[in-house]
Amino acid sequence: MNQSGESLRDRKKRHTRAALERATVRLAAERGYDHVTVEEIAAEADVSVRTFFNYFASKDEALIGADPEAGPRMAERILAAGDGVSPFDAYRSSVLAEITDELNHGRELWLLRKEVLMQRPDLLMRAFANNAEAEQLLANAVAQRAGLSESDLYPRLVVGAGSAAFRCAVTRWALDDGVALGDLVGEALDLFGTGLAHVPPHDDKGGTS
Amino acid sequence: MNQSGESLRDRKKRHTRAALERATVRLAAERGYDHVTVEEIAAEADVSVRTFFNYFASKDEALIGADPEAGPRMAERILAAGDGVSPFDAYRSSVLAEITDELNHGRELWLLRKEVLMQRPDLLMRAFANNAEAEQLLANAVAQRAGLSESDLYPRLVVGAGSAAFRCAVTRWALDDGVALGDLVGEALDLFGTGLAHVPPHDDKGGTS
DNA sequence: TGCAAACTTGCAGTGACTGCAAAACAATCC
DNA sequence: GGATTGTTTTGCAGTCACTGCAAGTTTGCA
Repeated sequence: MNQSGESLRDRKKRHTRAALERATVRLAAERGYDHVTVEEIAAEADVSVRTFFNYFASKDEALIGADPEAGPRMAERILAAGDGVSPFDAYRSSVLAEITDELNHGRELWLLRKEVLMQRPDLLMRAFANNAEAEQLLANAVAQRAGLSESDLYPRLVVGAGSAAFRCAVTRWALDDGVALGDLVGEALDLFGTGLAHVPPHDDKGGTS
Repeated sequence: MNQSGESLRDRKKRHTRAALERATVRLAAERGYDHVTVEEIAAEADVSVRTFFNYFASKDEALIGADPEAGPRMAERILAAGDGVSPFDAYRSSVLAEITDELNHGRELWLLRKEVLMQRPDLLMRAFANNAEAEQLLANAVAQRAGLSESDLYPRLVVGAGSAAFRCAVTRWALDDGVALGDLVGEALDLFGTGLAHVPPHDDKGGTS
């Protein structure tokens, strides 16, 4: 065992996971998502095909690099928000926090992902499809804060809005540079917050990257 | 050719398509989605496996029975709405029209689908993932009505909200009987229209089927 | 009746993904 | 250091969704 809490084993695991994620994104960006086989990805990461599937349930998942702890972490944050904060704002903050965190670590990886998603926007949607349980978790957290039953429509809609906001923001972000992804997601969530009934005033500010 | 606009060929095509759809839903409801192979579905519909894939691009698609004309039809409706109608309302109406139409035809099929989706909520999401082009079409229609550029965030969000509304409504609908799916979708879209910032007043009316 | 276009089918192939059991490896105990 | 135990990696064999291609079959039309 180690002085820090991380054993050799854990370090190796984090390393292979990251290597697989990077390999997937790099190769997909280079020659197109479906011209890359899992076999090639595994080879690039110096690992067997079978091991690939020990880390990721699917090629899609590896491309997005789905973090299994993201759901619980966000739910945590939602429940931990101050008493004065509305359920929607609590959710909003947890989404934005997660995203800026994510971008702070894998920025250059996201630039490559952008290339891939420009060609195949459906991949983003597909990636979200494997998140049913995580969404359920978040919806329950929102429900709890809102004092609603878990069967209620509202909490589901809030997290549905969140994932739609994220997806739309990414596709918009992939379109041209000069806007920060975080800002776009924030803007999208604000629109969901205040309602889509009215067309928003057209603002096309030059954003920060 | 025929007296009506529909040729023998067209009738046969509609028939096989419907048969495949029905077979998929029936078998999936009966023994679970992934305990049914395409081979079995094709056999049930008295058609070769290869023909199955001439009609549907994937097993998922067959389960939902994705209608390739639904997208264009909805876009049409959006653009055809009266001048006083806001873009959001135009979209909202086109969604509701499409849904009630759909339910009026395949009601009992939807009851079976409900069984399947209760076990595997992710399938609904996955079905929507293959709709990128249709969503683009709708987004463009909304953009046009709103006088916005196609690259704008707002139109995407509107259709994103629509699909989220539908998905949430279906999962909620699958939970208990007594509420009409159309009503749930309408309610969800209203919430998106007026904004999610505030928790809605708790109404749990007993609905009509 | 005969031709052309559309639809169906079989076949062979690719590639994602799974379960299983053995080998390699890391942590722990003495 | 060496034996023991739990975890991770790997190979292998198999299933199944899905694709392109090149016949065969059916329908529409003159």
